[in-house]
Amino acid sequence: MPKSSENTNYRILVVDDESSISDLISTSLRFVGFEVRTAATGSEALTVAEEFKPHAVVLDVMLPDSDGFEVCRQLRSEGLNIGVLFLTAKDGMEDKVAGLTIGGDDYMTKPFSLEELVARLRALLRRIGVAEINTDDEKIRFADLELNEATHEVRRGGVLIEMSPTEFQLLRYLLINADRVVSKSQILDHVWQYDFRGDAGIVETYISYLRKKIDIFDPPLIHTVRGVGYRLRLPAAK
Amino acid sequence: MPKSSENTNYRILVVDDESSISDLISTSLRFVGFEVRTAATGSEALTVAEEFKPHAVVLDVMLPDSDGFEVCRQLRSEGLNIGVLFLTAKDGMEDKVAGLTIGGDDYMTKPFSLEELVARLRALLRRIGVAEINTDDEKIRFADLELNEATHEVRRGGVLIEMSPTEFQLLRYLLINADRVVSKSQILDHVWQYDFRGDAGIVETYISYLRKKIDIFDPPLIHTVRGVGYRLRLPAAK
DNA sequence: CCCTTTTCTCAGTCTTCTCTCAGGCTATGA
DNA sequence: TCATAGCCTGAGAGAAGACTGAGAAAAGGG
Repeated sequence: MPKSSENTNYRILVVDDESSISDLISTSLRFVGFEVRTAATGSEALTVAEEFKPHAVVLDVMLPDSDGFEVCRQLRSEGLNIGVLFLTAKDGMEDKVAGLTIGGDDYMTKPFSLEELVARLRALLRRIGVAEINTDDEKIRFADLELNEATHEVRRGGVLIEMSPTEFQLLRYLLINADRVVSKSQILDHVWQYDFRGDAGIVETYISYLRKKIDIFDPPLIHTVRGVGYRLRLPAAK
Repeated sequence: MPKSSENTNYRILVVDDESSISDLISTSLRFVGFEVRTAATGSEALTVAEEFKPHAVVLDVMLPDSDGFEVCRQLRSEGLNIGVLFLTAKDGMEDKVAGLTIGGDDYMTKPFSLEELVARLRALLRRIGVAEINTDDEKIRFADLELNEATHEVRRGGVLIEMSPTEFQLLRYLLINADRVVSKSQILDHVWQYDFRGDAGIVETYISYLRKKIDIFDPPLIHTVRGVGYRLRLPAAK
């Protein structure tokens, strides 16, 4: 089920001292096909990195022994072409991070959605030129539906469709899993922030929003699989 | 996003004893496609240069073992046609530097914005005739908007528009990334000085300034992508 | 040193988005 | 055919994000 072929052979190092977070992330990354190692401290990160030679690092800014920037600098000083995705709590710190993430790097504030983490990581790998992931100019297509990551545009049959941020992410998740059934809880886990504690009913609401935007055209692409979840598919594939 | 093809094959030597700075610069330069080496001292710089044969050097004026001018003189005495971009702290020194930069050389005071560093380096390479970068006469165009790097002029539909330095850089960054969404933090990283610790809200303010200057004309070109960032685009692309 | 320009912060206002809830609808299996 | 669980969708409150004007602080130029 994971689209392993795409990301296989890309090694990601996840550095976070909260095991709940690093477990969450590494499970998610493995699921989409990355090879993952974890580290809980800065020094451990450096040790692991030396041997593991990751293509990218997901790095918490706050570590017990040193801060993420120091770790980042040391990783870079080894001359490795490593991309870094910083994680930071939502406090004043984010500004500092913003100033320090340059080049192909990126950062996200906790809590984040796993879907976005993966999307950003892919974008990062693409940027630093390590990966030829998605050589097709950052567009995801299904039938006459097209989602462009770079411009954030969604079109159906060439017609531009406006989307809110959550709608966009939900649609991207459906597109990535085109033709496969995804459950509401899967969607919730991937599209919503990981600390979302609300009802899964919100997924229904957003599916409804999406349908009103992209399935007013024929044929409808979003199909309900009762008792299981949703599936993007062409009527022909019935 | 990296416009790598443009700068590939140009070798840049970065000389600074603060590793945080040289990391910042080298990451940034690699990102836009230069080949980069670093050195922390004057003597190391000479050693590396001999073997690396850089087209240009980014050179801190204050080095632990000697000053930048001395290094510069020795580099030149090798008979190499090397461009030098001096870096200097913001003190009285800048006047001295100004007097000593001759020929195609240039200088910048710390802290600077990475966007400007890259722009100046490109201009320098162009001047010393090493590079045929941007053969297109140093103008960036989008729709009826035109930004001239050489003269620092901006025109929309032929009408000259006055810009403050920050406005100019912001517009250039948007133009370079025309049609793609750039986030506020990306903008902050590239357009503002690397030690800026303020709020990302300043980007909104400057976007507002820009709109009042260039988007009073029709059609508006600067578009907000809520929750993500900004994007330069034509309504035709709708 | 003064005056002008530019940069940056802040707060008020507005817009859009998120999320909850409740009532109605539909498929399914007894 | 009916009961029921699952799903759909409209309405609305509140939150979040974005825009802009005003003004303080800093930088630059004469």
